[in-house]
Amino acid sequence: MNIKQLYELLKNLGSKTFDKGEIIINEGDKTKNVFYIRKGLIHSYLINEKGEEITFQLFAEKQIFGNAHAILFDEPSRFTFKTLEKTKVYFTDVKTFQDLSATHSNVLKIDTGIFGRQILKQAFQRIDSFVFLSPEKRYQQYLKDYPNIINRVPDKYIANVLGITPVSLSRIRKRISKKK
Amino acid sequence: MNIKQLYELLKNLGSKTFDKGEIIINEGDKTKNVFYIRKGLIHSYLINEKGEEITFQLFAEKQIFGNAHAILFDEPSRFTFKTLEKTKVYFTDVKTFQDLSATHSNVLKIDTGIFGRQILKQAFQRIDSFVFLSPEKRYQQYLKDYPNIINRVPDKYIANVLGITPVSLSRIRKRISKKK
DNA sequence: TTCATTTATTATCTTTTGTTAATATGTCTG
DNA sequence: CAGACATATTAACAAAAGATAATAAATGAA
Repeated sequence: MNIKQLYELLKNLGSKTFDKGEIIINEGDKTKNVFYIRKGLIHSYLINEKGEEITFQLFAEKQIFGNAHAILFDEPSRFTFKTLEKTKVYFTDVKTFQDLSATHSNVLKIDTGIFGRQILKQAFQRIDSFVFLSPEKRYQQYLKDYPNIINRVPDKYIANVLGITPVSLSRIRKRISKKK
Repeated sequence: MNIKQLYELLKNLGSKTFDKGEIIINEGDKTKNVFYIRKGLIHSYLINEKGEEITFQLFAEKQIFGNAHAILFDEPSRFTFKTLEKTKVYFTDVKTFQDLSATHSNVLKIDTGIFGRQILKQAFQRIDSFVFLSPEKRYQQYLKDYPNIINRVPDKYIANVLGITPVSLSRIRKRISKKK
């Protein structure tokens, strides 16, 4: 991508700061923005049929997130995305990318590249961790992969992400600390 | 996509039939073909540090597969892809798609579209099943989603896909059959 | 078909997890 | 700071899963 294309891209980039607790994407939304987190923390979750809030994913600095169901499948979001801290993001909508791509073919690659690839890479990694690792190992891997997240969110969110109960995570933490 | 573009696409499409037990992609390969299964069954797996074969995924008719690590991240494949039955595939390499996309911009969308999207959709579904479902429910969902696979592969492959042991899957199957 | 090999089931035992509830700790807000 | 609320830990029990081994069933090749 050359300077001119970079300029086109930046010209169309918005920036916004959300207070703690603000909702950026609601369950059911079909908005197609792509967000880059400059500073802050995002909580994506849903409320299940029992009325419980289940965390699906957490995003922090330097991560990209967006309404993947809308962007990739043109479906409404299954999850709500809410800030857990005051959060500054850069964002643009997919349409802008697509318009730009008419004149600058590389730009589309940014779209599918940065967004699609990061999402896919994380998805693969996560499936890996479910197939190949025990819950305990999975937790330790999460600590390694996301050291900037663990101390900023309730453990029960992490438990959901790992597919276990908060009680079980508490026991895992105890077990690990005993081993050392 | 219009007729002319479709023609360009088909002209570059190969077709090949593999015998049962043939390897299509080897662990470590960086080939970037995209395959569509006309008829047959594919087993993607790796050998772990203990020397055990662990199944990562199974693909059957109408599914697309490929060396996702190479295509998306330019990394060597973590998995081996081997036929479990005589298998007929249509395929093309990503380069062909990219060359075509220079003249027909829609074609690139097919590439990232069909491949990226199907892979992503399956990945999301699978993570969902780990986060929201118990192993038993996860098995039942797999039965529903892939009824054309279950009776054609050893149960132990399914167990790996679900992230549980073959012994545990056997017990789950017994539990389910008792309930009915 | 028969024999060897692979796969599935069952059994036994240990470990881990889920569930529920009680207690303790932490956090937030007025 | 106090009180209310959210979160984490612990306990107790039941249910499920992992590990290992023995047995049964199925598969495949000569």
